[in-house]
Amino acid sequence: MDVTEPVTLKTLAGELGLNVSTVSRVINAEPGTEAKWASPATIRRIQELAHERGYARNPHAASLRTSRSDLVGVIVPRLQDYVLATIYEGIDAAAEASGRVTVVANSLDDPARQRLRTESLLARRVDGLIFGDAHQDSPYLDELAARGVPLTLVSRRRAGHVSVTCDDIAGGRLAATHLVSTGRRRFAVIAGARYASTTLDRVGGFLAVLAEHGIGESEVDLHYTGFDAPAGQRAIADILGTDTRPEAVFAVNDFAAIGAIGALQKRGISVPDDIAVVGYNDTPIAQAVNLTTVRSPMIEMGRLGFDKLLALIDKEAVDSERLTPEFVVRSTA
Amino acid sequence: MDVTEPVTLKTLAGELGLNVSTVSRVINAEPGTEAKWASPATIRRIQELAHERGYARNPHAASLRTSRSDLVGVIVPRLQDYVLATIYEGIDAAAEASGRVTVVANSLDDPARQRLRTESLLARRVDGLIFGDAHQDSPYLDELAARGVPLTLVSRRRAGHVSVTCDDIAGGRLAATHLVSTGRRRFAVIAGARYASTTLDRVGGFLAVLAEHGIGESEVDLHYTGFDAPAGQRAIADILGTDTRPEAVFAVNDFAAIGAIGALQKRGISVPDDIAVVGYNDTPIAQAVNLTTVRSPMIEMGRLGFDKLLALIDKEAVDSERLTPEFVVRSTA
DNA sequence: ACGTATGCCGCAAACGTTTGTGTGCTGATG
DNA sequence: CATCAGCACACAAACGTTTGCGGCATACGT
Repeated sequence: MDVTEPVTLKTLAGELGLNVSTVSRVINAEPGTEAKWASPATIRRIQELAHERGYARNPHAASLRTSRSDLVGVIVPRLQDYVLATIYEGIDAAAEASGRVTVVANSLDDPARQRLRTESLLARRVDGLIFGDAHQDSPYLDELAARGVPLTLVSRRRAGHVSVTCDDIAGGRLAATHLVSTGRRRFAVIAGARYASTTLDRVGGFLAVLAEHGIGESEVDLHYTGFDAPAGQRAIADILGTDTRPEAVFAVNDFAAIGAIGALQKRGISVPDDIAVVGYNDTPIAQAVNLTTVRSPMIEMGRLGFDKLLALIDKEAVDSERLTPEFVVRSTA
Repeated sequence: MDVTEPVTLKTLAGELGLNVSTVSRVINAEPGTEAKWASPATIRRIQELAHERGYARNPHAASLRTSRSDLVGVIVPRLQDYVLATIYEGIDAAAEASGRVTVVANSLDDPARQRLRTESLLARRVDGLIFGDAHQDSPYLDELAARGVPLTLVSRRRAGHVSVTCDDIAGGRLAATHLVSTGRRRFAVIAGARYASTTLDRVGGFLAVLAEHGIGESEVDLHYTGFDAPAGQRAIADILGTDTRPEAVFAVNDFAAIGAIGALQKRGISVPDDIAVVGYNDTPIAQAVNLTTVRSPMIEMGRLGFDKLLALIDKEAVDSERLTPEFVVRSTA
């Protein structure tokens, strides 16, 4: 089975008594402009035969000729992370809409792996790259930009690059404002990794509001761990190990928050009566477990990140963007 | 910037005074067999210059010539689903190890979208496909196989196709055996979609054990919903709407289980004292919230699914495989 | 009637590989 | 000494597109 010869432009042209160039032009013309290339009758014949034979352009041949692949690479820390998976979904939706295809790879937030997978994608001749794993302390992105590789950042930002992020400073402020206004004065923060702008900005915004209420950074119990549930559990173990117990915990990630809640409940500590917990991102799990959290527009970040990359590839001028977060009060704070 | 001419075989050959064919053969020879193609001195010269100039094969040109892309397509219901994201991670790891690249797309379990995205990947000339979203009632996969497209299934199985799954019947049995042995007699099941073999097998195994203990299917409160947390919440609303309250709930998915637990707790029902809950897959969240669950080897499923696809592409004979699940007792049952 | 514009289409080169076939050479063999 | 078997490489075609450059009609303007 499947002995059918692949149908190429030559097949169609031969069958129609035309030259491949004519067929190519008609098929590739943007809708409405076919008339520039052939007579109405010919156009119909070409389109009908192409459809009947199920012609599909060979993208490798086209890419070879044009040196554009219509492929964009996406590097994320990890697709297992719901947040990044969702952002990727936004990217992919935008890509699909523009007729392009995305290729995604996990960097595990490891600079060596980030470099490895990126180079592998570049070897595949992607037209541009979207990074969801930008580190504050890594020069690799700068190096890429200097090489002339079009790239944008999502989720995390970094000076000197086009990025689409949540306004995480504002998000951190929302969390702090709520907790302060409900009377808490002693705080712990479950922060992610220091190399992520999300961590820095969310914590920064949070602390700024506390400072405005006379609570200094030294009074706040800061724990830099990770972005997943186990990290939240570990952080709680640490936090409860100190002598002063906080009245509220701000986790910069819903999963860490849920891990924290699990750890608190296991110890018989009531949420929010004993300790309030606020998460970040508003994932479905947050909704399911009634977690108070900060909603970030993940899909939108992906979409915009892709659109801006396209603009960059087309040599247009592009600015970064910070999307507005929203506070959603549920029952944990 | 980036005005550097791309370095091709011709560049290298010209610089070395050789023919492109020689350079190509040496560079593409599997390690150790270069000696077949050139003198030791020439081999060294080629390899050194290639490395120095940073030569990278143009995959489009190569694919055009060989009509193999070294690309494999992956179709999943949704990458946002941790389970599928993890399986994909296994696939991608295996692909990376074999020097291939994966392209993934979400079908949202919608047959029309599955078809659409698959055809789009085929148009990109993938060498084969891995499906994580096989439906029991859709003939599309059969049609593809008949067209001669190499494909394997992961997570879900379907008669007539090579698949790598968890032994879900055994998994369902594990859950039931535990619940029965701890004295429960009245059950509800939060099942996923009927078109998924995972649902069918897990529920089937569960019910089989109950039957062996004299509990008929008609006595069990079965709810076919979805695989996520909101589905678990909805199911609980339904389940508690009936007059007899179950002593245990088996959810065929951890996220549904967590949604269920959230819904139960909101109603002041204690888990596991009033109602026990068992999930499926053993995701990190399950561990974080102390959910009793059935562990399924997700990464391994992905790896094997890819390896088997490779074998299929190479026209080797391949058999399906069912991986053994493991019961992990925590504090919800 | 003559030049010019326009509509419709063909020619051919090029993109960078891979790979079947060929060729001159060296050294060993009968 | 003629032959022959490698060895180390070169030649050239082909994969399927895209695209600059024409060419030949027919229609149009003056």
